[in-house]
Amino acid sequence: MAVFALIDGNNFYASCERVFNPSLNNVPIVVLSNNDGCVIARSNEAKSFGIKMGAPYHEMKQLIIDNGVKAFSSNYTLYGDMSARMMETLSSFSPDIEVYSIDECFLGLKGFSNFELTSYGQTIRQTVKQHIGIPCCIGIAPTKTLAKVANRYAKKNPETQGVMLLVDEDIRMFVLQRTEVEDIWGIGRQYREKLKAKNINTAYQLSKMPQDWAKTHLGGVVGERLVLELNGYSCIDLETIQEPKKNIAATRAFGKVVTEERDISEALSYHISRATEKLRDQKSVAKIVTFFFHSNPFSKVYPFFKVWRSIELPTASSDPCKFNNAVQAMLKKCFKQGVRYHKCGVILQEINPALNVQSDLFSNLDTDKSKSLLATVDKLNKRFGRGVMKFASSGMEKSWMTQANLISGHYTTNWQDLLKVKTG
DNA sequence: TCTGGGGTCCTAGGACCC
DNA sequence: TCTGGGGTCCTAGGACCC
Repeated sequence: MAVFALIDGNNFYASCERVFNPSLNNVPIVVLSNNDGCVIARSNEAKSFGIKMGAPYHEMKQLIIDNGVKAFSSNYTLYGDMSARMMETLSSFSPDIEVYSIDECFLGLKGFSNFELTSYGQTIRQTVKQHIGIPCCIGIAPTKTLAKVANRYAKKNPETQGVMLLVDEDIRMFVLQRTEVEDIWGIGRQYREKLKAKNINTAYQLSKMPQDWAKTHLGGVVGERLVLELNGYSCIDLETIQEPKKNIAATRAFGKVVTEERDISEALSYHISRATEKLRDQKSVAKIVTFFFHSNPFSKVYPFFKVWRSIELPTASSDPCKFNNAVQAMLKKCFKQGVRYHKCGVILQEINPALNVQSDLFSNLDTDKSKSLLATVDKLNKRFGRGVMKFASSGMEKSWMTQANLISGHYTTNWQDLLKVKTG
């Protein structure tokens, strides 16, 4: 029988902030999305004040002030680095690890007895807390979907001490009966409504539905697998190898309203260099670049306006200049004056390994010269920080740049931000 | 005034082929 | 009235995830 453990950092971003600022312990905190737009992480105290996940910051502001909640801009440099450290510690507990997201991973656990599994879970938890400083919860079960359920149960019920084992049949049924259908991995808003309408409210009720029914009502094979997994039949394997991305996007809302073509042009150039950097990191090339820019979709005063264009290069590339030349030429043709722009971005598609690029008649392949130039740029930016080397076309002033007014230090990646210990 | 960013997979339906 | 059968490929859109 397969055994999966799902390990998940509690309120991960909020916990990262606390690791380097202990005065935040027991203080309610929230972390905001890019541009300080929405609340995307909350400490338990903040949750208890009714601050909703994903809610606009400006709507929550009063609640935040009234309850003395500390708010932070998101600090992905810090969270990404803390995540890498956590995953490294976790990988010492099993050779089979799937990093599922910035704060979650699945471990394959074979060959332990049930009793050992629970205490092994406790060991994992304590080690992560000791090495990284992040509290986490662990769900252990014969399928990934059940491991998710178990993890959630552990988080909600302190008596579990953060570890829930969901192998025994009676325990499985007991927990499924106490799990709302919308809390299952794979059930989102649409399916929740559909299920509630049919009076299916708990995970247990869903697990009793016939496979065919799940197939017609919950997105085909996806729904079929979901029901099987709830019943303990493992259908979703551990993915221990990180596949290269098939799409790479770089998009951002502007820090303030933008009306000038020049600002859009700079921002697109900036996003192209970010996106192609990710592309080169995974040693890929892309053939298609899509770019867009649009006004504020939430505006009640102005109509929504959006431009969306795709361009296919003659040969796949990872050279930002090639993408940028194509995009800038097209931008000139489709920019519209008199619109209050809110956001823009680029998406790279038709991504393949850099090794098997087909040359064409006119040989538009990336030259060795441009490749070594870009390799040097990447190296410098990695060593000295993003933006040390950049393209002049992405601008110097960057009045359109995203806001991050409440950001904490880059404690683990910047010497200036290293914590100081006071002695004596 | 102020509402994120980055992904995946699956299906249905149309175009097209023999 | 009644208009084959079987296949592939592509795309748009829907659903989900963190």
